[in-house]
Amino acid sequence: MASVRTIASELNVSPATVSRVLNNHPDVDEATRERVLSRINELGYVPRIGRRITNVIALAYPDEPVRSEYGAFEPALLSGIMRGLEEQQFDLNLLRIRRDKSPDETYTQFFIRKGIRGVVLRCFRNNRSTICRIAAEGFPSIVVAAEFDEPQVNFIRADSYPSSRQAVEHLLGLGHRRIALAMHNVSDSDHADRRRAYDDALFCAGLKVDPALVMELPASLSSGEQVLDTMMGLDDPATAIFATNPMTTLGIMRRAQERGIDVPGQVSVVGVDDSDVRTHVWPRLSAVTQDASALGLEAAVWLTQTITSGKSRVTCRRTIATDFEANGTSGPAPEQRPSRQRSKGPQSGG
Amino acid sequence: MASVRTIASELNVSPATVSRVLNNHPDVDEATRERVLSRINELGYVPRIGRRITNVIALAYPDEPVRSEYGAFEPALLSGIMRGLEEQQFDLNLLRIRRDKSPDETYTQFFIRKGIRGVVLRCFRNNRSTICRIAAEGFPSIVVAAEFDEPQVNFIRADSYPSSRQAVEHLLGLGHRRIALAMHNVSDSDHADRRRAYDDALFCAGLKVDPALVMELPASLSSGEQVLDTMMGLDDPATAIFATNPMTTLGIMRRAQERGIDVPGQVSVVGVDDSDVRTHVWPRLSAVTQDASALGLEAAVWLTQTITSGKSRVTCRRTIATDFEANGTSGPAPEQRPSRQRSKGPQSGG
DNA sequence: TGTCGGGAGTGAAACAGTTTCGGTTGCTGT
DNA sequence: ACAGCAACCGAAACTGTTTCACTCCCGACA
Repeated sequence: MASVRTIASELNVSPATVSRVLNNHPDVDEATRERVLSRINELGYVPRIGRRITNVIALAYPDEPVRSEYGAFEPALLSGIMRGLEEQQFDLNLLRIRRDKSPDETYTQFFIRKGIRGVVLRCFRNNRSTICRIAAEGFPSIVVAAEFDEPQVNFIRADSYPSSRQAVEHLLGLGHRRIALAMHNVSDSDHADRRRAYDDALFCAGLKVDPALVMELPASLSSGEQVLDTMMGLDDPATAIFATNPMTTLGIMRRAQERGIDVPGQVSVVGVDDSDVRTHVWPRLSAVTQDASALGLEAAVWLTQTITSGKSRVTCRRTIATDFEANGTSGPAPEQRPSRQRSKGPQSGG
Repeated sequence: MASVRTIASELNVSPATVSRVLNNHPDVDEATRERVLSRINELGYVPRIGRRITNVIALAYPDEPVRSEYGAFEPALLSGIMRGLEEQQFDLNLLRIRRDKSPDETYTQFFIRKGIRGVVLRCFRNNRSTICRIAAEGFPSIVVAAEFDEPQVNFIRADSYPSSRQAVEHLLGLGHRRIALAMHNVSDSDHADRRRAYDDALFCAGLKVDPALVMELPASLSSGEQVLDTMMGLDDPATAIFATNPMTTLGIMRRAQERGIDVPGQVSVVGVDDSDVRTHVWPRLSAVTQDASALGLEAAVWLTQTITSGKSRVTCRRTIATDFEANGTSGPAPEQRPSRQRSKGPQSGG
């Protein structure tokens, strides 16, 4: 309904000026720019090509998209989004906000300039404030795999608390009392959930959290190796490790096999899996499984339906469940301290 | 330069008719449609928004995009394409041809309708003819990770022949004489290269190819398991396996570890890796490594430069090198037939 | 046989956004 | 005081798409 010409005549400027504001051209007065932008946000302006409305949404990353450091999460997410776009006929664009957005333009400006009607946002270390600003501007958006207190922010996430707790209780049930926690060193809600699940499960079992058993590290293979070495090198070693991200889990497994440490004979390992990686290795990983593809699908469906229905004021705070899958890397706690280690690899010889 | 109006006046029709042809509206005469389409292809029409030229390219899949069945190839490719788009300021769109393209429209029509100026194509089982038709239409396109004889088709691929041959010769050098080949059952040039490398290396070593040692299967974990079981179950078992795709390789390793077959003590395994998966497991996989990210980068750079420079007639047939990396899964051939298999664990006991 | 109706095909016009060109305004240096 | 320049902005020109109305042709029916 709202076009550059209607907005222009409302504000007593020319369509050219409105277009200039939308495309962030430099020579427009700051006051005029402000007036146009606020009116655009109020009216929910959507760009058109000729008379046709563009049907494109974007998956937006702060910097580099599709990083592999989170395992198979990104491709699974992407695949889910594409499936979610089946119903409404939308296209998907990949966007790097920090690279493409000029610093002096609004997020709404940026997205409209790109011909985007809505955006799926990934939440990383330092872009929570970015996400809040996008939501505050009122541009149709949904965050995937993160939780926000701010009421404007739409998000969909997987609640890994129950499964994480189930995972720790699974280990407790197998007789483990020295259960280590290998955390990703980011403070997002996913990892907070897993931390809380760990704490609660231990508390309910009458155990206290041993700070020596909790490590916070980046999500990487080498972190996993470090975790295993540290935990097995303690005077009172861990008999089980719960790792809250896939790459760390793989690192732990790799290092254990490298050192000839039997999993789950000497130490049980429970990880988190975003797709099917847990089944790619042997032993198959016991893991909290998060369906990243389902997250993408639901996000895409919600976003496109919100856009087409026009009622953009209902906030989305969906949570889907995760599962815990007990496989080959978790077993009964060893009867005594593992003083005898196998022939290969460095000995701690306690 | 060419707009709907110039084309329209050339052909003595109205701009509306040209637009209708471009958007595949039904009610336009077949002869008129033909005339407009051929003129559009001749002039290299590019769609615009207002007066501005759109700068969007697409990564096009025949069906489902971003499948995970080829391991980490797709995400690595995607990441490379995004990096290749840094220089020229292009955006990336993800397209499913078979789903979105109406059967009675040209590929050029389809891409123009989507506002696309060029397309990176993935080549799978049954879409070689599609790719040829796109190239024949003259739409700017480049195929990634495949080889074509047709002179119109631009492609960029990794030539895995030298590294594959190096891999097989590596196994021969370790004393292996019963080397199995686990092929992906698609007839693309990549896998043809690997097959040829296998044949040639054996021939130069004075060995004949034993058909019992060659299997053709889909790329999957279960295929890998099947390969290992078959090859170890032969009267004269294989002492080494060369698997031409990542998932099969992982399946072989998983099954070997499951059965307690020592790798590389009893059987050596050499695989193919599109990213870093070979380092995610233990032992680290000896593998032919293909930099999918570099493929994407080069493809994106070539495509955008071709589009912007306008000289779309130079065909691209680039080949980048692959590497062979000897890691922990390849070792000396066992002295005698492995008649005694251990129950569990990776010990071969010297 | 004449006429009416409807569908196929098309163009003019209206509408969507962007850019170019030129003009106004105001400030600054001489 | 005036020339010059930069900031700002609107009319016009140009892009693509859709709507509406018109023509033409063919078949059905009185």
